[in-house]
Amino acid sequence: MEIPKEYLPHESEDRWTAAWESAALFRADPGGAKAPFCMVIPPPNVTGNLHIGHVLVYTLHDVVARWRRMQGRDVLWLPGTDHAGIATQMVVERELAKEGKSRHDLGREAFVERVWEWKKRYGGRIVEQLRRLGASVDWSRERFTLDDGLSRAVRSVFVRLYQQGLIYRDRYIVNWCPRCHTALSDLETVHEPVPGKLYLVRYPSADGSFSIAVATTRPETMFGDVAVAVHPDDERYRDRVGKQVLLPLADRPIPVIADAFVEREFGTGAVKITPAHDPNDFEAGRRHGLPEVVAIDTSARMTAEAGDLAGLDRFEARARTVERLEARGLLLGVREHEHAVGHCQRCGTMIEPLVSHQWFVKIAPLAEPAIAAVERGDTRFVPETWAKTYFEWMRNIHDWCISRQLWWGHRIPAWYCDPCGTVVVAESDPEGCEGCGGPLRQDDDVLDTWFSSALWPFSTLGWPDDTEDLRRYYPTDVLITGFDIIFFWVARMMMMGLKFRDEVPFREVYIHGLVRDARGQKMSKSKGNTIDPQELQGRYGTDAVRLTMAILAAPGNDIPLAPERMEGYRAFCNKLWNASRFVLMRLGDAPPGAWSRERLSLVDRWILSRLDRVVGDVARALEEYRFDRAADALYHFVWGDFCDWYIELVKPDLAAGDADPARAETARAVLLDVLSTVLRAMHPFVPFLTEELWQKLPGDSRGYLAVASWPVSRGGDVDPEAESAVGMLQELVVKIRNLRAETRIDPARAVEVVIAPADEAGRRLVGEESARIASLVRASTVRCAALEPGAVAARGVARGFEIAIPLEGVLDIELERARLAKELSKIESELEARSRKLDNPSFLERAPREVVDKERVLHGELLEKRSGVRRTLAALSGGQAP
RNA sequence: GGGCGGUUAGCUCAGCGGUAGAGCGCCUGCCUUACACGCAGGAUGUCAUUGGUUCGAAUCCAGUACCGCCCACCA
Repeated sequence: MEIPKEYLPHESEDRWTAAWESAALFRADPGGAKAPFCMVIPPPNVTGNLHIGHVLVYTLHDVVARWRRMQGRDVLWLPGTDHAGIATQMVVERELAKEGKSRHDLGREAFVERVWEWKKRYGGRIVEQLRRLGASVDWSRERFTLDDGLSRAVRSVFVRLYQQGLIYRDRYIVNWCPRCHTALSDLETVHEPVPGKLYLVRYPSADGSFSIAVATTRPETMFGDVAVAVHPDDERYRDRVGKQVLLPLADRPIPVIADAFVEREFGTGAVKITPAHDPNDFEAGRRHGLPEVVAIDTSARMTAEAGDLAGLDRFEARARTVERLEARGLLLGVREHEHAVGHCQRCGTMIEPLVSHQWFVKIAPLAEPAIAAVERGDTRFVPETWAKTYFEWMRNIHDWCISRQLWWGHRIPAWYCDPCGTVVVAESDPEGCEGCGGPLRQDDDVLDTWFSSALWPFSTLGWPDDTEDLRRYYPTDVLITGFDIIFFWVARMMMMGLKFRDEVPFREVYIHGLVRDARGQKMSKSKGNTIDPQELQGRYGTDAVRLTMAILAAPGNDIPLAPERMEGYRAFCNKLWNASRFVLMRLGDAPPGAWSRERLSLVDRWILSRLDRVVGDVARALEEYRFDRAADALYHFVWGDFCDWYIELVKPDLAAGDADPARAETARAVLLDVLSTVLRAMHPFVPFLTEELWQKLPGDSRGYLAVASWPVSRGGDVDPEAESAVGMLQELVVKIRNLRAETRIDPARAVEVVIAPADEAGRRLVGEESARIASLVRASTVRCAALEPGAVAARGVARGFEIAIPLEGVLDIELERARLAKELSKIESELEARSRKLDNPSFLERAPREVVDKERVLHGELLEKRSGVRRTLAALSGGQAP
């Protein structure tokens, strides 16, 4: 079989993606006998491109999915996309803008039609990218949040919550984006510090007897002022309460009121009350029965209340207002003042708090059971610390504004009869008004995108119908997502799942970190440090990208993505490829049968033992979502144990095939066994590479690796004796190599190595493994013998062995002496620390037995090593002295 | 203002009660017929700081100093 020296990912990726799909390997099988395992994908935005964060989260999902599938579970990983209301509407509006049109030019119906067209054209892009990542999702169950089924779920939930009084419509102050022209939830507004100014403005009393200085950051809103508030206990203003002041510029009389929400220490201790443009003031206004005077409109322009400033943009109006106040001597001072201001999450425009009619979810009654479920452990956060974040938010939750003044989304199922005022909220479109029979008008608004996302774990499985999928796969097993959407999504799914299914939507929530750039900076388009996954996949191969993601995903930590790191994992993929190539070349056309235990050599027993442990470690790590540990364990097993040691150790066996065919045959069988186990264990991380190699293994009707069984620890393979013996052998080999390097022996020169073992076990080890040792250290012979004190030789001491490489005439004795003296002092300082410990009676008395024992063993070994080095030094001197 | 997290080798990070680790980088040698995306050898750390608990602390506790992040209606 001809196998290229390099792994070339691309062709193999396309081939296996297609093969797996056409074999329908990832289709869930609800009718089968296997235990179910279900995850729903965090649905990407249809308009989106797969970014590096997606690659991380979907890689982790796929590792879990492939691993569970290979473990014999009936895995459903359900894919789908989100209509992403504002984001998608914005994309299409931008496209329209290029044609010089707005959505209003098209009208609602035509616009929505246009978005659907857009979705048809580009919505597949992200799906294709997901496919290219190797995501083993069940495409037959793909969902979209605006599908008929999901829309039905949305309506059903809305109606039920409405009927229970948990959804209500109210006139309330909300976060308004003057650019998107829609209300936003609190979560969709991001607070950012803005350098601003604090203006002190004098409000004179109506009768001219006094005046009150008021502090404000937004003087332009004063046209909406309806009062000035002070703290009820504030001595300075006590006798002003109840009197009238004249609103400057407008010359409108407004009352001075007392309210405890005023902070006496801030500014002047007096606040202007603008209920229509400030959430605090809105509440205060309601408490005091004050009117709402609208000074700013939905486009953030001044209304007629602002007199001749009407029509001006709010910032322009601010400048003018300040000018005028100053001109009239009413501006008492201006101070620099940085404060946090809400911005639209989507477009970055400064939020304008406005009063309008909106729909809300009364959230506290839903939050309560969702808090309790996590407290009970029905849903577990991994890492656990994220539960705190969840609780913190859930316990301070505010009602959720769910209506959006957009066109793309689930239209609110509420109808109004204008003549008689009846409101109909229903799952199916009503014919006419039940009261007067008149025509009904449907609410213009659509629902917050996250409303439908909140239902995702059950709406995708068929709810509100009682489907087989729903019964079988809900609750899902695990949700994997980023901390940035714990509130947006995780918390809301918890609430809705419990409300409508009486059961948490997922048993575990694994929260991953944020992918950052090599220097730990957050990736953002504006910083220009984003990395395109497609490009990475092209450069390093999808498997290398996936492996990097998994191995860097240490829980609770962000992921700094350095390209050099990825180069390393690409190299690993190539390493595995070449190790396989080696094995396959040695196997030839006649594949070995199964090995038998009695024929195993020491090193065979060792590698099988190591493998068994690693397989167990990996499974345990995956159970705990320690993707980093799992991948790291495999990485080091493959590169270290298997490639650096085992393959090198059995080369003599394979080469001596004619002399000892049975030995060679066993070695081949073990090589194949280890390789096939490694391929199976690594498949969840590097699916393409391993499938490609799996298919090259000898033997017929092997089937797909993607559905092969994940290795289970055989237990019986663990062999402490072999591990300890090979451990010594490794130390011996490393010491000999080190001697060669330190004494500058020509690397090509085959030397003679003489070893004096400390005991019989060591003697046997060297005797039996001399051929292997020789091959690893480039020796012509390796033999056990007492070391002659006088001989000129490079000398060293390993645990349990003294070593000499005879070198007549080539060795620099002084250099050797210095080297050994240095080694001796190192040993002595270590010995000192260790002796101190063993001399300490409290340690002997209080430390656990096994710790003390271990300490004694190590101490003994050190003593032995020291005397070995001393002997060696003496021998060297003996050699020098004539 | 509240909450959460970080500070370990030049860089990015693991480790979280019993001899300081990885990858990359660095230094020395090697094209040893699986692999130069490689092989072998090597150097490198008062584990932020101060105190405490412990036979023993990078690891647990408390304080301090810097860095992040999230939430929040001091205008």
